[in-house]
Amino acid sequence: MKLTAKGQATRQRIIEGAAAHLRSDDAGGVTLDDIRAITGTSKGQIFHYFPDGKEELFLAVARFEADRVLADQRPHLGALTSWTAWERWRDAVVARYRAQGRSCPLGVLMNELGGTPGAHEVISTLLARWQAELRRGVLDMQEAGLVRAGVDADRMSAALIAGIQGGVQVLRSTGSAAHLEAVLDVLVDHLRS
Amino acid sequence: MKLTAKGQATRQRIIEGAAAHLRSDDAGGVTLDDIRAITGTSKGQIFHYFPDGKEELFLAVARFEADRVLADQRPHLGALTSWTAWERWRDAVVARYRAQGRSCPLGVLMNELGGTPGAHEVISTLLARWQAELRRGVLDMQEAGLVRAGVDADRMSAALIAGIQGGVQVLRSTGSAAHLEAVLDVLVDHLRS
DNA sequence: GGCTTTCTAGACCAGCCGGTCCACTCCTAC
DNA sequence: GTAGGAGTGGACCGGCTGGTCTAGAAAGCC
Repeated sequence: MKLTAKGQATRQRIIEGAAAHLRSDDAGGVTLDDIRAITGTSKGQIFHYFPDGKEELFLAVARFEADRVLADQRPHLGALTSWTAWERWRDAVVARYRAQGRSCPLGVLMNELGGTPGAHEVISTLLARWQAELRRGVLDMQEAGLVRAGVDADRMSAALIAGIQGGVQVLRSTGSAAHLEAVLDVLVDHLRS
Repeated sequence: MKLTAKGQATRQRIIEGAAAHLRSDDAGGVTLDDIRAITGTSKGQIFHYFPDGKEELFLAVARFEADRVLADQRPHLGALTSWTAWERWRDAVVARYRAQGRSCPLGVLMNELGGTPGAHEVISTLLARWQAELRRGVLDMQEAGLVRAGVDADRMSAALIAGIQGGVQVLRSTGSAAHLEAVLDVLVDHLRS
């Protein structure tokens, strides 16, 4: 399929409009017609730009949102080379998800996409990239002598990923970021000890 | 509504049948008709025992499943008074969720129930009870002098809850229990240090 | 300027699914 | 045994939703 500049713009508008809607509170059970209305497009356009329909569109939105997750942690995530950097990063993560509140675009997308392989792939890729950056951070701290060498960077970064995911999930259920803060604090403390 | 013994049995059969189906692999997008077929009942019965329909039924199933979550951690969860008890508990949690694999009954139910207040309440209650038992365990260890007094039992138990939730979520996405094991190991290590 | 391709629009369709309704059976109390 | 309520069965309905199709407007290309 060839896309003119105009076409590109429309396609992008659909993705970003859908993403924006998912970030709103009442995102449960999004329908193609919702997206159509929000983005000011027509059924024809949606299927023109996403021939495989819902799944293809939602997958595109998921990728878009996944990129945002990491982008929102910049620049801290990329340079975890001091304790202040770690603190800043921790605060950025907490702030991001606190702002997001109970809504969770990627969560909704995963529901909607069910267990399609593509969906798992998007999440897996995101988690892998995220963890790799955290791992790099742990290693950097070790090389700088700020973290004792006995710490297993792989295990530590995996624990951080799990902790964040769980903290966010609890935040979605209870509306409180206490768990997210607790797990990050404990894990960073552990790193520090 | 009056329920005879037979009625009770049928109602329970519906709940347990639905729960069993949710524990299977292809549980995404469960429909009342699925449950009707699996439990060998009729539309009439479902609405007879759950007048509010889907939401009421799924909420009942969610409560049933939530109880199972804690039950599956017995007896360890109730007596975390030694390091071996903690290890056993950790192993029980990992084993339970590893066996559960990618499917997650409560997760599916939460999807289906959307953000209804009842759904959040079930999850919140489960997490609160779970965390209270872990907190008790930490305190017991401190009273026995096995954990240093400086550890904040509230924060530690919150971190464990978040870690488990996240580990399970990653397990659902990637199929690997590595993150769950990592976060539990790191957190228990931290407790031990 | 005319031909082709892309872009936009919205009517329309078919299947699914939660929920209603009524008819029938079975149990129990008196 | 009979009346009334509980239990059971399944036809039926209405709305929603993903997806199709046709057809016209706009834009690129020579």
